[in-house]
Amino acid sequence: MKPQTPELMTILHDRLTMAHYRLGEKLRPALLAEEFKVSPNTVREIMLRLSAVGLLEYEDQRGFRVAASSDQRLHELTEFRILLEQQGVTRSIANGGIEWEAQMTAAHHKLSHIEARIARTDDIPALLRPWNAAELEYHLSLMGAAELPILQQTFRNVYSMFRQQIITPERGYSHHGSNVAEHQRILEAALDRDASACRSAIRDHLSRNLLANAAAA
Amino acid sequence: MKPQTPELMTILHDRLTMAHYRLGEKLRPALLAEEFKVSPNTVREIMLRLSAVGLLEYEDQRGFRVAASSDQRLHELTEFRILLEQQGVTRSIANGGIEWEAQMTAAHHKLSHIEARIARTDDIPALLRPWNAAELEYHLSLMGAAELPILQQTFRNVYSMFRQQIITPERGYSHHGSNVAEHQRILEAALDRDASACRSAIRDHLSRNLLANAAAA
DNA sequence: AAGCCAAGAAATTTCAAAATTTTGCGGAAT
DNA sequence: ATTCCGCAAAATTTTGAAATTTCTTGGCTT
Repeated sequence: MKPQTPELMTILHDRLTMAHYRLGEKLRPALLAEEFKVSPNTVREIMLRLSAVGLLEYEDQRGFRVAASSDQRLHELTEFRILLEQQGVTRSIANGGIEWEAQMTAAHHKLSHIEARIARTDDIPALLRPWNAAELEYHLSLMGAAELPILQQTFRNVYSMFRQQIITPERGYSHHGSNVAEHQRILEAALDRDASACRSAIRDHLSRNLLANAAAA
Repeated sequence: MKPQTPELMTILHDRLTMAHYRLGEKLRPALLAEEFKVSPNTVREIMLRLSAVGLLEYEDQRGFRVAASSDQRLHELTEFRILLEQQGVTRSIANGGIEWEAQMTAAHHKLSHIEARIARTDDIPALLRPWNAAELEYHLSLMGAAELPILQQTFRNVYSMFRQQIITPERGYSHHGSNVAEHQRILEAALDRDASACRSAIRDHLSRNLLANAAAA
């Protein structure tokens, strides 16, 4: 029997960020253990790790719960995303070379492709996984030349929590036709090495998730 | 028998951030389990959580290791600390009121007290715990009015990793006489609501840990 | 009827051992 | 002398159940 934890970790992470469970729902290790034919402790171990990165809430002696839904939490996650992405792209513009531009362009190309497919389908959930991967890769590529791995790692975590909040049936899976144009605008500003324009484009892209649509930063 | 995990978690967290183990040292759950009279699994559970926040390195099927020491890692952690603190204090200056100023002043007062004691003693390790707590509280108070809890939580993690790198006998526990004046300068700039001066003071305070003492940001 | 307590049920935490994998070492072959 | 193989020892992962705590329910008191 091979180590099944990494695999199960991925499955749970995907479920938590792709609308498999309702926000605030209680999750019992014993039930998942039965579903996956492993011991409850193996699941518990994974869930403790997922709670350490913010996808699950954990309270001593009373188990696990999917992070609750609230406009306030989404607002905070969005603000922090904006902060990290703006700083990341600003540093990339300062440090990045041709290699950075190439990776960014490639990631944008892939993202455009999957976004076009999503616009044409009725079954968004089926495309959630590749979409999620492509958008994360694109946003990571923006800060790919910042030479600050810990910034990227932090962004991964924040991005996961953000997606968990916004990828829900109620919010229409956060699909907006304007996404394509906004991603395009961010890319162009980055390639132009216009840090200021890039920061504005990033804020505009995410601002629809803010509570009171605030001004620039 | 009462839940001993939270307590043990604190002990290990303290050890990892206060020079109890050498950086890069291998840690075996079974040994710690014997030391604390608990089961190996209980320790393993805790260590997996600590590795999720960056204090331990974990590799599948080959156990745990204290994060390795390197000037490069310290550089990155410092850069990220500067980024987070500058953004946090800038937002606090914009949002903060009298309550923020009071908390900041109180935290600085406590920090000054403990730093004065440290300057007088030969046995720095004995004061590590209160010093650690006071400095963390002070730096957190700077971003206390940013209204972005996730920024503070992220800072806690980064601060822990930073301390883990720098609080070592080899580095003299990072005790510098100039710390007092630097903390003072940051506080005054914050109270003056001078965001630009505050950002400079923060960078100057931390810049000795950067690889090539870079310019302002 | 509302509140409180106790007893049973359910869920969580801890444990110790079994199963698996990695590591270390000695001997054979090149 | 060096490399490669395989066996033994050590370490890690998984398990399933025992111990503990929290939650629920029914009955009793006010």
